[in-house]
Amino acid sequence: MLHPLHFVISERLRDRILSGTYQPGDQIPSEHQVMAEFEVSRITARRAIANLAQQGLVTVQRGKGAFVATQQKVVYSLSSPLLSEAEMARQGVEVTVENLQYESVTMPAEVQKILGGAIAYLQKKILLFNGIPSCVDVTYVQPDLGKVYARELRRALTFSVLEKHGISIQKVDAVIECTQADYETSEQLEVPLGHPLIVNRHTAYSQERGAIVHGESISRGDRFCYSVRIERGGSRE
Amino acid sequence: MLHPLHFVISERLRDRILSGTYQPGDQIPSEHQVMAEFEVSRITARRAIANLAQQGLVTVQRGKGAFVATQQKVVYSLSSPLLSEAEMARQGVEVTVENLQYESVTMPAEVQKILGGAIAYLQKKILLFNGIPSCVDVTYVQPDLGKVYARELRRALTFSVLEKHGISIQKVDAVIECTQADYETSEQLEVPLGHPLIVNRHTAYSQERGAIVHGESISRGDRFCYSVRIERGGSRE
DNA sequence: TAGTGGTCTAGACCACGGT
DNA sequence: CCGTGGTCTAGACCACTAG
Repeated sequence: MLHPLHFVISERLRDRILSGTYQPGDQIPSEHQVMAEFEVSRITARRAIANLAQQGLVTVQRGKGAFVATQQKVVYSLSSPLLSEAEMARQGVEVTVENLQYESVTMPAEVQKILGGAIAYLQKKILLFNGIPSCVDVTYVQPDLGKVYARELRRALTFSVLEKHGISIQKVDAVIECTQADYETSEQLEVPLGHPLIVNRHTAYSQERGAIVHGESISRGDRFCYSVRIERGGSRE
Repeated sequence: MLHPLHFVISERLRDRILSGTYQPGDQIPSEHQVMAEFEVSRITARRAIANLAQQGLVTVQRGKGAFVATQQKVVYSLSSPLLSEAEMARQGVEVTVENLQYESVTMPAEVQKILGGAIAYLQKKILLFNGIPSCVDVTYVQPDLGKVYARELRRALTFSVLEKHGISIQKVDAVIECTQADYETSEQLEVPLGHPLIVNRHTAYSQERGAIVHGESISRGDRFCYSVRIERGGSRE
């Protein structure tokens, strides 16, 4: 047997999706129908459909069925305008912030090296885009800033608040990576365990103060992406 | 039942991994052992272990067992030095290129809009890092460049070749996103179906010629990440 | 040969969604 | 109510890895 049965079946279904036999939003055959059409047991039929879900081609809904995915990714621009309400509004996305945690803590050792000192404000929030939980943001903020702007930071995007008060971000170091949802994140973003996530681990610096913010933003990988424009001055580093 | 059995078990095993009971590289209990310890059927034990694999916590090897993952990600710098052999060497990574396809083709409509014209050289290659297939690169190159440097482009990184010949990249637009492996990619990168991938869809511009290269680099999401440094001139766009 | 994971079957019960 | 997907069982055969 060259390929397992469940795989052969999922490829057949995949072809129908890509060729448009099943349009985005359409329901694909139920487990029962797959069992009948390909003459396999339910476990094999389930497995075939699970393969499609794992490739992000369909989303399954208990009690209803499996439906062809239909998605347009929202773009985070990493260049000039850092993630802001205005930038998201331009893409037709309304941002609301749900605060999970906001308190003064002693930072883990890695973060102490970056921000300096031992104490910082730790904020955890969930960003809802058009009401949909889309991003988990965990950020450490320098203690003086975290204290002064506490009320606003709880309710809005970190960089928007800082820039509004004249604290301009001069440089940002960012690492973009992808991971898979663990239990906590899968609950927060309402995705299955292991769902692909796109993570932006960032440190922001201001001219006068040095590193002022360090944190990570975790978003659904199937709905978001980052764009960057790199201009080269002709010089080589 | 608050949580399914397979989930409860995978969380128990997960705790042991995170707490260090099972060290990176260690073998975790076999399906048979999980069946005995938690008194469940094999399918449930398998499912529990599959949950861990899906979170990237373990890798399973047929005939051997499941082992705690141990990974350090390689960093692609998106800033000044574009992906180059020299930059990778600095991280202790030796790059070799396996050419899959190199030929003159008519571009799909979206790509025609970017590069202009109708014809380009299409190159597909697999990049091996220290001998491990790590990145699938699909790139369209302006026809005159693709023709002149054909031999070299087959065997080295695109940007290295161009810069070596004095064609300097002046600007790059990039979008970083994550996807899940389909069958073709899973074969090429030797990962399971649905494995998380990190994709860099990029367009490079030279001063004189405008857009000269457009393509995407698809890498294993568990082994690679992108870093960017954003400097702001103080101006607002 | 013994142990491991990979695939598959038949059959059961539960929970959710719409009629 | 029926159809959907979610979980679970017991048992079978195959393929790979090791000693």
